[in-house]
Amino acid sequence: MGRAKQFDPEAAIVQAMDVFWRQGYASTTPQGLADALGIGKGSLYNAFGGKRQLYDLALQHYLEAQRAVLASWLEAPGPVKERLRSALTFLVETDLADPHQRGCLATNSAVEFGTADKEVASRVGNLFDYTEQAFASVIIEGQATGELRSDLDAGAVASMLLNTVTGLHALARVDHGDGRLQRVVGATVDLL
Amino acid sequence: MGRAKQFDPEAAIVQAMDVFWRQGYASTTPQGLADALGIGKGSLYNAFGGKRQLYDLALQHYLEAQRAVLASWLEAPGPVKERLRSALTFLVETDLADPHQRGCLATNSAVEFGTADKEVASRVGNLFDYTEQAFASVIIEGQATGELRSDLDAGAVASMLLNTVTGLHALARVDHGDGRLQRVVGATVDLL
DNA sequence: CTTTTTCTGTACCTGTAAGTCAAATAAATC
DNA sequence: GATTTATTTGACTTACAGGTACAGAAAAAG
Repeated sequence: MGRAKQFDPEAAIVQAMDVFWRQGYASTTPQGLADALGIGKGSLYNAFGGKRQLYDLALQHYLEAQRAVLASWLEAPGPVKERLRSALTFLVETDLADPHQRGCLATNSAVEFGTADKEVASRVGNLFDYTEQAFASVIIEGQATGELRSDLDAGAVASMLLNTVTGLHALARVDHGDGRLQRVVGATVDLL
Repeated sequence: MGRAKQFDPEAAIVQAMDVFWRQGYASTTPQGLADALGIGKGSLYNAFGGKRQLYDLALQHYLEAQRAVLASWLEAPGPVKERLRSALTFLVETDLADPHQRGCLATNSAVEFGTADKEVASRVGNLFDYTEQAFASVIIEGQATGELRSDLDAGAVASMLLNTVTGLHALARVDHGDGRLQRVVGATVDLL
């Protein structure tokens, strides 16, 4: 009962996510958010509570989307090494296609907040753990089929690949358009 | 002529660097800087011009120090692979020994500003280029002595190692103290 | 010792970040 | 259609960010 919302909260969260993603948390203002969402500041506070709560929702949305991308990638068919190559290539091309070079909201959040914010660090840490696990299971699969060397610790290689992904997202923020990110992917996969 | 400064500007820049390093640029206030430096806000503006100028000086100081570390590491003796391992291990141990988990100011700046600030992106980009070059020369050395595989593009491996270093600094910001960063170093060097 | 110049501390200023609140508005239920 | 409940708008508030201005202090030059 009562008046219905004049905007779609889910769509608003996606808009807010984009603003935080481009500018970071500290540089984003409630007024800027309200403008981007096309609503008044009062409506924003009524609907979401405040800047920080909206950030939590936006970050959560991003993390869930990333988790879904990872999960779908896990189910992809084909040789393990080529799956890894295409996944990393897709990541790089996505990052480079972004006119704002936003990188990755999870990585950006990790760097901006560090461990100062326990909540953010925990949420982002969960995605990192999940990503590492996803890599590990694929590497184990590759070792079982003989596609990958078996003398390496799959967990350690998984950590390395998580680190590779995080590094790519960070470097994508300041990339010049030289082929650096592509070289990273090429060398990483070639070494496996 | 005139009154001499009551504080050491060089030491003040180092103090300011630490504050920016811990908190990032946007979350740092002039008052907080003045307090950390132990001087009045008026002295800060008189000596450095403003928050942004002081940031430039602090970042420049950091970049020069990093460049010096890299240069000294280039001259180290011993087998290439062990030099790489010890360099990355040193990096990880340094990052993990930091009670504030500041990571790397260059990486933090790249992620915080992205390409929005041309000046910062350019300065940080120079260090990234220099680091990549340093890795490349060491890899070429290793390939020449037969310590490393010669079938790989040295430039691509150098890009990969730069990416590894950047990723380590980013992950160090939210590290839990599980051995993830050490696993990254182990797997990376083992694969070379 | 005086003068000149620079530094220091404090007060002050303007703008805006972040959030609150009351009145107006509109939808759903009876 | 009257009532109830929720949303919207926009004015309002507090606090602080970022910076300026000025008066006083102190060091070097003469």
